[in-house]
Amino acid sequence: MTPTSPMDPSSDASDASIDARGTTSSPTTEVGAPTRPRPPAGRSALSRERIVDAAIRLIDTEGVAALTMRRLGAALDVEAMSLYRYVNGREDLLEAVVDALVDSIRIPAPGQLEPVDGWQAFLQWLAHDVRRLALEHPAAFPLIATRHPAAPWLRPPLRSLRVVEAFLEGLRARGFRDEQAVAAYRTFTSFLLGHLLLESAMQGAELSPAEEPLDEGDADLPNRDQDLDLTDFPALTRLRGQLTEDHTEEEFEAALEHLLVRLDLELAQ
Amino acid sequence: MTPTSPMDPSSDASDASIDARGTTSSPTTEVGAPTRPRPPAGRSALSRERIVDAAIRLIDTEGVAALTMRRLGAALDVEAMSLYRYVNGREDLLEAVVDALVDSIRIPAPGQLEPVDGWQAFLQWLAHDVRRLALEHPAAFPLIATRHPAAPWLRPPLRSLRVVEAFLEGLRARGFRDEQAVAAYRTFTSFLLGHLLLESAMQGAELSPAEEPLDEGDADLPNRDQDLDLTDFPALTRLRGQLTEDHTEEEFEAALEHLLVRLDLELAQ
DNA sequence: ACCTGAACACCGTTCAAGT
DNA sequence: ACCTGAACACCGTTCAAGT
Repeated sequence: MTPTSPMDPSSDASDASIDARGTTSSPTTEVGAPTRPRPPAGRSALSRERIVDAAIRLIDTEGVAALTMRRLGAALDVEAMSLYRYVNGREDLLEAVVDALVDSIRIPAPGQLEPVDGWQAFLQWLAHDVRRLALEHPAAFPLIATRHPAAPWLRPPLRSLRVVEAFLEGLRARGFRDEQAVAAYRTFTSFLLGHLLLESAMQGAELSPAEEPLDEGDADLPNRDQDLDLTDFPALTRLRGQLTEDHTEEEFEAALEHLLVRLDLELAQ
Repeated sequence: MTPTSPMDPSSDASDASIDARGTTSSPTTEVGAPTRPRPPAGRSALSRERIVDAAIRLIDTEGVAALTMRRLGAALDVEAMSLYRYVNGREDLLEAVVDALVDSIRIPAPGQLEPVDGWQAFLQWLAHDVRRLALEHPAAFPLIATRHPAAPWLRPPLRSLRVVEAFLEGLRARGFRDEQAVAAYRTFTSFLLGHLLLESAMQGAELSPAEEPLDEGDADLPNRDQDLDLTDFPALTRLRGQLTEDHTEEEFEAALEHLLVRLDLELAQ
């Protein structure tokens, strides 16, 4: 069971920008849009896609707290109020950011992956692609993880109709029955969520809070060096070195391997 | 391997209020505090503990977004600025909330649990107590899950020195070697995080966003009924019923059982 | 010692007005 | 059709001032 690397040989989109459209682009929209007036001056025209892209960039570089309508407008050389033409307020913008990120998950089409190893390779590929997403956007991943999805059965981090559909069909095409595919969806999402949220929390630690200059000895406020005072905690003092080591990647691989074994057992019965 | 129910027979604290002290109450603080002046009028005096309690209550009932310094002050019959005597700003308050909640996790002392079943019973007990915490405070659990901890090795949701120390010592007392206990800490936290975050996200779905009245047919904005338009998604349409069923509890039990089996295997080698 | 009024900078959002 | 100025309500936070 070799882990398949998530490298799409026929990837057409540029890797930096994100495939960001409206949440559900109904096919009836944009029926006849023949003459688009050109942007007037040097900078290009606004669009929902450009806004979402800039929002993702802002989150990646400065954290979710820095994503304010006014600062996002400034990043796009525009006043904040202009954004409301394309976005239904900040909540809707965050939703669009999550959708765009989740939509960047690529799922191997049937035939695109070597048929050897079957569903194991399929899940390995998908798991590593979601992990790539989490590590590329550690500051945004908590949004994917915690914003409540549109339907209760759209479980993070696989919270798009397209992805879940492809997941279920992918497993069916590789021998799962319907109920087995649904059960696998549940265990797979829980596994991804736990591991990737921990990993992205470790990665993007320095973003969320502003720098806090400590004031001089105000004694009735608790001191902030929680990670230093390990008296009364002998096990922690003894194991601090081991605990600090980063084994997230091996953890991920080992847990994924165990998940596949577990699914294999449940397939047989 | 029977799941032990987390019911502490000798629970002294009232179940509603939370054991909320400062982040790390250094023993040198509060050395001699002999004469505390009584609160002047009908309502009781402010304190960090009362503030944190009220904050948790506000989050539980109205969501994290509703926790503002001004509203919290109003809930305590006080102006917002008074809170800054006890709390180092909103970030510090949120940190205190997380600490108080995590500190409500009770860990069976050696001897308190029946020695039969050993470490499996210990982990079962602990897992169910953390699950209780997540289900009692679904709106606050994302904070526990995503706020980056004080030390990188304090992994959510077990992010307090006391809890991690007790975890490691509890396993050692039941036959784990140091490195095995550390490995178990890693897999156990990932497991808890994934399952409980999903479960609490399902539970507290209606809190985060304000009610959004939909405006009439503005055609160039995406429509919001994402959970309804399932054309082009045959698997989802077919399996929608199964997907909607809530099996979170069985999932949790099954995954926990598998985790114990997995740890058992790694113990032997 | 503890709380507050006033003030500041920043925020989301609306709407009439500009081009 | 698209962007903006002005305005409103709300926010976190500071600090001198009250009791």
